[in-house]
Amino acid sequence: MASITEVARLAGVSTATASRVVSASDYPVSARTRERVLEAARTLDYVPNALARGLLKSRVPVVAVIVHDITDPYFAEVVRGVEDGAASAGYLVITCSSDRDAERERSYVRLLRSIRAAAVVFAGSGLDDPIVNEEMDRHLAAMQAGGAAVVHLSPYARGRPDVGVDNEAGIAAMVAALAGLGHRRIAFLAGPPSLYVARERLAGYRRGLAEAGIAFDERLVVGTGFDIASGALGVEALLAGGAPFSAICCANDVLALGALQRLAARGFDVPGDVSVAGFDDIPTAALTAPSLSTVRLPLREMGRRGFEHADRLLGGGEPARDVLPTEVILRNSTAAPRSASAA
Amino acid sequence: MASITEVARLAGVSTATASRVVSASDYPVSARTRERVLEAARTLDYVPNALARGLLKSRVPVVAVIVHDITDPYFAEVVRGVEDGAASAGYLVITCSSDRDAERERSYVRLLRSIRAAAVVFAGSGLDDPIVNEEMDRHLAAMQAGGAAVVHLSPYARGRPDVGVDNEAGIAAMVAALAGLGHRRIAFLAGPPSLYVARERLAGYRRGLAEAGIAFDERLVVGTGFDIASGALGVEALLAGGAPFSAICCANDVLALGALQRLAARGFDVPGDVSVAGFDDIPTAALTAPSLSTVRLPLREMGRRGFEHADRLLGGGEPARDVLPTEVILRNSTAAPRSASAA
DNA sequence: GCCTCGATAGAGAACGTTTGCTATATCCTG
DNA sequence: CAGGATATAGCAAACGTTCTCTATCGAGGC
Repeated sequence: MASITEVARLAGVSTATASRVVSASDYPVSARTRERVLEAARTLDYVPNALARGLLKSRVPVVAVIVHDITDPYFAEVVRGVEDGAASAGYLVITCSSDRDAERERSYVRLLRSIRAAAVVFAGSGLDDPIVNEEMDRHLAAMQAGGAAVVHLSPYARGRPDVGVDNEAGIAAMVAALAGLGHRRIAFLAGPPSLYVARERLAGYRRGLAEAGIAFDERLVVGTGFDIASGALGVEALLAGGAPFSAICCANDVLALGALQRLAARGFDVPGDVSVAGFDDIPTAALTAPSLSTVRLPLREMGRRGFEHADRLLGGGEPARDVLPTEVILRNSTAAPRSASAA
Repeated sequence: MASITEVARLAGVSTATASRVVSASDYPVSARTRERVLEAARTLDYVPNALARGLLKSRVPVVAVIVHDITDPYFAEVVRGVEDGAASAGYLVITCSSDRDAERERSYVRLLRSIRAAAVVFAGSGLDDPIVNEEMDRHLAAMQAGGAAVVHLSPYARGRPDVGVDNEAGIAAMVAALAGLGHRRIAFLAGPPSLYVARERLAGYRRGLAEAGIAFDERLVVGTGFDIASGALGVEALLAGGAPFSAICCANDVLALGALQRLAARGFDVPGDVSVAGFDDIPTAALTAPSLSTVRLPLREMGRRGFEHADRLLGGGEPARDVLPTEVILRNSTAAPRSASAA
């Protein structure tokens, strides 16, 4: 693997000059010399060593995205957005699936710190683990002190996201839409209470209810995970609870998918017997039968902006805050209630 | 950010000694000295600089996965598998979505070469672009010469995958299953002819037909993309073609999803009027209505093995070849044909 | 008590860049 | 044509490690 020293020797110039040519520095180099260096680089198939460069700048052109699980379409979209932004700026993207395990997240951040990643983007909601969070904070502070950028796309322990959506307003809008269809008994599959984002969405549910003049009934809220199985379990819990409902609003699409499945298995017609609504608008939402009504989040755009945000920070720019719009998408899993209640 | 020099100074030892302690070298260091160094490292919140280390070893603990699109569930699963393997070995994973663009793929590889990634895993099928491939080969050869590992999980221009599945046998098995249900007019949505993997699957279709004693009818094969829209378009093409068929076998699940959607929109009952089968068994396949019959590929396991393969190569091991098993999964999108033909 | 050996520690080079400083032509200005 | 400015080029240090030698120290064999 040819180094810049060899390029310089072949071109008959000093390494300093060769470096100035290949690194697109703005230091003046005569056209003739420049051409000789470029020619030598081509001949030797020279590829600059980003590690050596990074050692000097204590930063390597790599941005990391920390997600809960890359297999979850929500995160895949966000990562893709980051990647699109990163690619055009010459950055590489590292993906870290934490499985919502604070310890695993911490160990990733340590690794990222050791390779001097230029930026780390937290795509998933913050985790509620005080013990681990303390070490995380130390790592993050050290990274930032070293010039790295840290960006959040979701609410977390220390504050609001740099780029995000208004989860509360989004869910409230869906509840309003459901109420607009005539629903009064709207259940809510709330997701894991330990996730900040889930808490925001629960708050949105309460707000939506309040704005529609519907009383909050705690029997209609069930805390769950954020996966398919939890959606199915949530439906069972609701059914077992005995409180009547004509619609189920879910804190995310994956939950809604599970609910749809279980409802069908239990012989309920959606939306005839009960309406179901999701949140996020992952690609699969349009593909189910019935297709899922949901709230669209500009997932990919969030990722792209997340990178831009990091890039701006890296360039010495000001930290800003971006709140992206959400949109209620009514498909075929929601309709006016047949009667006042289902179960 | 504390360096090993500062750790050494605080501990009152040389950098050499400090290095030997923190890098878990097997060079003997007295227990007392070791403890002092560890203590100093803890105090200073020392995190080794992987760039400096990498500069010396000309390799950084990072493995890259090149996929067509991380948003495609197939690739998300594979990446997750690689990540699982990598995490336990202390490696970070870089994701590169090439969008099936050879030029983009090449530019990613160049970037990977510049950061001295330890390994690159090609998850997607090779691309058919002789001009770009030549530069790719040069990069890959240089990386391998520098000690990096290159692993393929899909067939490509230069040969068979290191870890993969028997695509041909898999599709043939599905065709056999369809034939077993009584289908004789089986159409095939073939995917992009420029993809090696699509060619293998087409070969599987022909083999399955032959083994079932069914004549090949070229009017029943339509070349497409590998996305949802292509599935819908494929159905239209089949319908327009006029040749009767009672089942559609698809070269992958995403195609089948598109087909399912379009068939429903056109008023066909699946599997009543026509059976549909996919390939890959992405998570969504179990969630559609009707749920999709498909051929299961051990996607995550392929990723994990891909990493293991790379790791073995990095450790000086022998290159091996792994062929993982596939399994026909019959769900609700397939049934015995009502009559001899649908369209 | 001297010599050798094993255990442990340190010095310093090397990895491939970038960059501040210095040096040398070249060119104007008067 | 002298003197200073300007445009280029080179030298060498520095980034944070690891690793090969070399050095030191104590112990044990004779």
